[in-house]
Amino acid sequence: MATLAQVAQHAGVSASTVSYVLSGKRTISTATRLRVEQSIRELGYHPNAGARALASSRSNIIALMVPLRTDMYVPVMMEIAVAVATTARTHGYDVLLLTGEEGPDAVRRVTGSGLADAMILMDVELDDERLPLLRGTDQPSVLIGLPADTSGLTCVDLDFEATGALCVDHLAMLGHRDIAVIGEAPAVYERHTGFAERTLDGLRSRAGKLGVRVLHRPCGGGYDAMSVTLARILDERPGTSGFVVQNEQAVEPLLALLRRQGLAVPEDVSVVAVCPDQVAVQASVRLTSVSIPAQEMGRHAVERLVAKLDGRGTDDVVLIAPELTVRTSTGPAPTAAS
Amino acid sequence: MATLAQVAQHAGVSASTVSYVLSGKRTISTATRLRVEQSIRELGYHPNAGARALASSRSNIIALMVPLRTDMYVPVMMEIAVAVATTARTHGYDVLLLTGEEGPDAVRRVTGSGLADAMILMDVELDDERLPLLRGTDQPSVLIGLPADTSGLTCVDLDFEATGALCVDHLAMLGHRDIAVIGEAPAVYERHTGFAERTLDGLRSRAGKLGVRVLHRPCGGGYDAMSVTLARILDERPGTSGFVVQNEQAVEPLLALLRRQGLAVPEDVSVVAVCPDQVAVQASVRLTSVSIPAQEMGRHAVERLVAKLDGRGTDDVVLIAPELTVRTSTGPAPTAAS
DNA sequence: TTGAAAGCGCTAACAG
DNA sequence: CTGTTAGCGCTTTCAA
Repeated sequence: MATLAQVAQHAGVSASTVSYVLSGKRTISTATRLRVEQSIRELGYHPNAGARALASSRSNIIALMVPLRTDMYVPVMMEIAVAVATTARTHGYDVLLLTGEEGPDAVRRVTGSGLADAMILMDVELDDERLPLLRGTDQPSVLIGLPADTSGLTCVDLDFEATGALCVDHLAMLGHRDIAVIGEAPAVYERHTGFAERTLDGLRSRAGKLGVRVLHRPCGGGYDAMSVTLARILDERPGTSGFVVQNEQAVEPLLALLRRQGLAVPEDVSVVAVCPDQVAVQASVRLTSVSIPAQEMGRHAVERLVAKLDGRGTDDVVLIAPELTVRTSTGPAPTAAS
Repeated sequence: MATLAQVAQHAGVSASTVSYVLSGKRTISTATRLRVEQSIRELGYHPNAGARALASSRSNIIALMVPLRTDMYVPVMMEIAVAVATTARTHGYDVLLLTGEEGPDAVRRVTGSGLADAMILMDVELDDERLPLLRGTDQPSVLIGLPADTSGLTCVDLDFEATGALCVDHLAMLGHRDIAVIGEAPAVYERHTGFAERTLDGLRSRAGKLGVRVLHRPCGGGYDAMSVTLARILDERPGTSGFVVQNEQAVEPLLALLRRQGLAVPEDVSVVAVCPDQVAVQASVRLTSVSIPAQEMGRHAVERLVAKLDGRGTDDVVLIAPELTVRTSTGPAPTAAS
């Protein structure tokens, strides 16, 4: 490969001039700039990443740590990852893909080696063991998700509390007084990822204000688990007319089982989902839903990070406001008469 | 951060000794090695990635180019990506995430800058515009997927022809003589990604040999598209008793619509899917399926690549043998009498 | 079994 | 507006 020195020679200028043409950190006369650019093109020059990183102590790489688990929220994760990668590129950064597997060691490795300038962590747990490391380093980072203690950290996430409230608002407005919440698998709650609890908090506190009753049941994906869960709900609260589902795997089973019970959606029962739009529109009933704005979260995270790298930017929490899209799975609560 | 020189000083040896302790490229007396390792630990030393890359012209990074499109086969893509990342780590490599967006430019950039030592391309098209670049460089690469011309390339993919044949074998063995194939969305065929066609080839040639009739219909995801497709199939070939679906988005709609038509699975019609195992077991009927071995493909790709980087390894095509798992969606064809 | 030293290709003072 | 030059931290000959 051609080197900067060769470009300099070819263009009849010094190495630093070429460097400054590349970085734009110095004003260069148009004449020389054009000449240099011409040489760059002719020689097919690409700056060497290693040399650049060494000399500038900047790798122009952002590390993205994704959960190893490929069982939950996969499309969301992927969408975030892709959004991160494309947004990063527009700011001149590449993305290094780390799996959660290595845990805190990966953080140490990346910060220690200067492999990446900054990092984005997904799937953050309430009491994540990587957080102390992040607080203890000057390497900028952004979390996608919300830990219990956000002090000294920058976080981006959907406002799940508002999400819960929004779901209740919508159902209450339609006259539903008994709502069942189908939550994530018990394992998700045990992992203390927080978002499920936050939704529930929002759901409950708004329901309290509006005089709506809420029954919450975690539920693994699949038909069998859903079948048991639904039976218990209808047994315990026969008057349930509204459902909120926050579990991609449970959506289709719920709809199928309701059908089997002779409960029509939205005539007999209404269903609101918290899921990616794609899931909502491809379900067997087009679902009224609060979407999970994966792209926006990825984009936001990168932009926060770049701001920090540029010396702007602060530690804070960005909660994205939820948006509820009404589709055909919700309607007025059936009156007692019917 | 501590530098190699500091470690050397701390341990009372020269820089090169530390370097050799790290790389193992020279025999070091146990005494000094222990001393050096001790110093490394005490100082919390991590080799600087940029310096290492510059001096050795090896970044220890593998680039992974994933499709930008997040509409199709997302879980598979993600699973491959994660498998690539974890496998790469076990070989001492990190993974750089590139989106298809930049196209050939990304290939140029990465090879030119020495950012990565090698690359893996996913979602390869039959006549992919990145291929000439790969052939023209000495940078090792592996494709996941099969282009039209594989000469000079290393490829890893599921053997989709054998997959098609396997599906026909299974259905024919159960007595089905009229099979309908629900394929990918027309857009997939138009993109010339090849795998869909290969499945179809395998399906048809085996069907020809076994005297089975095959009707193929591309189909976008969702209920509406599936509804139209299914109606046309049953209209054209009322005797259809076996279905092969190669389209995650179409699986659940197909099952629901069959149910609505009063066609019981597997009593009246059998369904074989080509999809990840997860989709097969979480569908409303546990599907007999040929699984898409995402992890295995990712792992294979990395291992091929590492072999090349180590000077072993050759250009060739690795087709992974399909495996059909019988679940509850297939059964004997109904006899004419019934 | 170990050291000394010459770069790898680039950036960023410093100097003009 | 441009050139000179001293490193950045590591690898790897060459020499002992």
